[in-house]
Amino acid sequence: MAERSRRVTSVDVAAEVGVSQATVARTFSSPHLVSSSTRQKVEAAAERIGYVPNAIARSLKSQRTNIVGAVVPAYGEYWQSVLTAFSRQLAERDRQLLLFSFTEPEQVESVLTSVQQYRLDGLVLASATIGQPLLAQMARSDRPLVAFNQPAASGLINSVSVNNEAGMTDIAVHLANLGCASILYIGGIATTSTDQLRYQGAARALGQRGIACPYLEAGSFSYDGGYKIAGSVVESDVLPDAIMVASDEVALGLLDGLKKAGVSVPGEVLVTGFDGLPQSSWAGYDLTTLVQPTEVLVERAIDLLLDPPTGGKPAELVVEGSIRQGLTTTRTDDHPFMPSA
Amino acid sequence: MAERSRRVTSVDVAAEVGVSQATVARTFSSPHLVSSSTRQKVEAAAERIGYVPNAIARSLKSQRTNIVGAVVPAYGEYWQSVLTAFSRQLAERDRQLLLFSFTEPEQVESVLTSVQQYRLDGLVLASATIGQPLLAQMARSDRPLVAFNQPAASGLINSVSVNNEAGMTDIAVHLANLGCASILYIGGIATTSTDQLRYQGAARALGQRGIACPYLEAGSFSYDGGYKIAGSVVESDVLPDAIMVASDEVALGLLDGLKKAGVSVPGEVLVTGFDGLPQSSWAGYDLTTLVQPTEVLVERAIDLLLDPPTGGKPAELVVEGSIRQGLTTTRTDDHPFMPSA
DNA sequence: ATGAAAGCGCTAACAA
DNA sequence: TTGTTAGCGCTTTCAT
Repeated sequence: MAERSRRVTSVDVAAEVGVSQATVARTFSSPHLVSSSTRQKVEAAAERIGYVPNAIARSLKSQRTNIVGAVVPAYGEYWQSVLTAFSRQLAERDRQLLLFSFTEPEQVESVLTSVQQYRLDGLVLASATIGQPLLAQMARSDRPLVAFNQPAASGLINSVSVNNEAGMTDIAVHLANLGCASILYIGGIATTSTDQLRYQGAARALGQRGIACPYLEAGSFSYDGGYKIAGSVVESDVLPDAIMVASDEVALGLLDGLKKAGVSVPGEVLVTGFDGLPQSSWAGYDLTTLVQPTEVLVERAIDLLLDPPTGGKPAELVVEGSIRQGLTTTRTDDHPFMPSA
Repeated sequence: MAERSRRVTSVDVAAEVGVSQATVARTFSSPHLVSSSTRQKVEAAAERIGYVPNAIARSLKSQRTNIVGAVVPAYGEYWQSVLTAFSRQLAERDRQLLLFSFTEPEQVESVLTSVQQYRLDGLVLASATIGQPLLAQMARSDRPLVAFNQPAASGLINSVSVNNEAGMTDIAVHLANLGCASILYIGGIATTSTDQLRYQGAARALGQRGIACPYLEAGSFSYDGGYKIAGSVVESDVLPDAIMVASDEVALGLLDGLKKAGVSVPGEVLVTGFDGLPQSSWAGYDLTTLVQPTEVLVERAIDLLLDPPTGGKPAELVVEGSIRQGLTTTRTDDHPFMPSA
């Protein structure tokens, strides 16, 4: 039957049909340059002998791969959802996503080295933990780059991010309006710019209203981080009126941790998140959070990669998020808020 | 400053150092073939003028890309977690993951056409909705293939999957041992082989014990599917003792839907899932489920791709999962099970 | 240990 | 519309 024959190339098809190799190539890359009669013959022959154009060869010659790379942490609900969005939107634009994931921040440097070799059409850098030095180095690349939700990169390379500061401010104001007088802030990783901006947004807005906003670090942007830190929260003598958490995943962990400890939300304390993960709107949690417009952010990022603005300073796109109020901050008039003494 | 100079190739490095292009190439692909003195000079020059080997050119010549492709649905918690596992494990083996995601089953065919062009080192097919005809067609590819959790593919191409039937049997037995006398089964998409095998595992085991197991289709393997079908479940006059759900994501939706409807789990009805998603072990749900050994499955799949067994029938690896018991089926002696009349 | 030379399979002038 | 030709940047014999 199908003998394990040699690789089928456009030359084979050309021989089969009796045209030049170039004509075969044109049939697949610029069909409009080929008469419909030859095109049909070529397509038929290709089908018959099992020819499929070789994208590697095409890329070598044309200097375009139709592939966009993404350097993203291997863990975390948020990044998974971002990746999904990138992959889907790229597919709509006939591009593919090449994933470079890493688990430890130290791996980033070697990953970036590996990335460079592929001469991709563009590269998404998405990780709170890529430091400024590395970013500056990457900026020297001749490929389109975009930093995704990585505020530290702004000014160095094109970047797209949600308005972290304004988002947390919105939530802080929301809580203040509810009458919260004592608020605890739980961050993810204090050294990341994302964490810092979000905290600033909260602290500034609350400060203006004379509300203190102590910072507690979960140590990671993970469910476990939130779950474990619930212990520290409960230990303190009095619960705050509300807890603002730096990310949904941490907030979900915190919610479960509090529940385990017998603390009722929103009965005894309010909780808010940030990101707008699908899971946070699941009825079992119904978390009040700042929803990132991920589809829009991703679209902007892809725009920036696929036709980059020429010259000038790096673009810096900041997109506003919007609050989604869930049950975790629900206070009705029937159930007025009682600031703790 | 950095002028937008032409692309830097091994020829440029060769000129800089005063060696042949071949020597430069060897320095990066087979360092042991180059004397350490020249190697150092070459590396220094490369660094200086910003040379990075071109993986596209290398791939064209060597016929290896170091890239593995994956055709996976764009949605679904389960697939996201599988992708993450593939990406991470491939990175450990110095390979990258090229993602081909699709939203509609009809897109699969065109995606597969696109995939073929990249001459990847291997391809993972992961989707319950790739039909047998397409699988048979793909089987003619000269690239290593593996079907991941796609029972319909077994016999056609190398495949790796969890033991769906045995897994559901385990859960069914578990429920029967708890004393459940009436059980409802909620499937995802009835036409998929995954769904069918899981249901068979349940129905057969229960049948042997004289327990009926009606099948209800959620229509998708999604949270929403489960949430919505909770309505149909509650409508019926009497609740079953237990509900076996075909996947965790559907089960989580069902749990929230039931809670919304005022049904208590496990108080009024037991619920089980399948997959072992991280979310299902979150304290807020604590779902009893069959945990797929995803890391092992992925490892086997990668093994099959990276050095495929030669000749013979397609390999068919079936790996056993294990039950994780959560609160959703907790019945203690103090709280004996009371079959409904 | 290093160099010379021949491609890998395609695209893109340029000619005809 | 089609053919000819010259690479894209590397790997890999085969010499030296």
